[in-house]
Amino acid sequence: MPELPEVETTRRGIAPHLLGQTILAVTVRQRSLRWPVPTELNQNLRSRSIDAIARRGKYLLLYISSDGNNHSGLLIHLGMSGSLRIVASGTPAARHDHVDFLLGSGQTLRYTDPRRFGCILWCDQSPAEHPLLSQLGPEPLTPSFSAEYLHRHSRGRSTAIKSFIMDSHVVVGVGNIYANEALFLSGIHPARAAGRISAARYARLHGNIQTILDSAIAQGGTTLRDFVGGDGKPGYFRQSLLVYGRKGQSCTRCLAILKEIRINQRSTVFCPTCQR
DNA sequence: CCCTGAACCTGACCGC
DNA sequence: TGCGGTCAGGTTCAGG
Repeated sequence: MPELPEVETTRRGIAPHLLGQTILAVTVRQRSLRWPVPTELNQNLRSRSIDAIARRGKYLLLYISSDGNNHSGLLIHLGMSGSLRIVASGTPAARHDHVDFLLGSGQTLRYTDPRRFGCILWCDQSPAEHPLLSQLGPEPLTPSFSAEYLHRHSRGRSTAIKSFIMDSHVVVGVGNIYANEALFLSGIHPARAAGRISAARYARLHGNIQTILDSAIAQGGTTLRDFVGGDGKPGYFRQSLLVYGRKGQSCTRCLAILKEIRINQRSTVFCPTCQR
């Protein structure tokens, strides 16, 4: 389900129910996710409390209190189809409800993931120190991500601009939906070589990536199929999508028929007139 | 270093 | 109704 706006929507939805809560028990029904859910999860988490929940790219970082001054925690990714939500403890588990965190409040944090591309990893140290995060590019909504940065890092790169902005080493959090949208807003053909785009066009692209992610977060993310935030509400950004999922329909700007191509096995929809 | 394609897995949908 | 093929919001890894 999730790109950055959906993950952030999830974080904001569940955070108020988690902060300061004690974890009474962890139930793992299915441990074969992207990587195995650690067997010592229940032992490590029992009677500990949740200090904070942060996000890095599409990863969620759960900070767990510890006796000393060293942090520990969880690193969670929702993969393609994962979700985290708060349910009343005792709510019967459905088919793909793989992990439950029973909280002192009488609520349960429930991890659901039909395709099991996500992960739940235990971190002895701060989850921010996990190797999976060490190679990630800047957060798109912070000043470390700039038009100049994009332009500089793209020099000499022959890969398609869409692949380039979806590369987490370049910038985190831009998935297939918002990559399509940002390129449309910027008038850039998604297959154009990243190294052959001017600084001026990168300035527009940078701005549009930030705008699209900001407004998607403001609307609670994009709900496709059954995404809901941690508070159970669907996202409303879907109605704002201008190209994603609109193959064969007309461009909102010039009325040409939107085309679909494949870039790195991902569906890519664009306007052949507006995007060059 | 850079780029491409395969792999992980289930479910929904479409055409026959 | 059933069956096979295709596609789906992500990321890592192997190989050229």
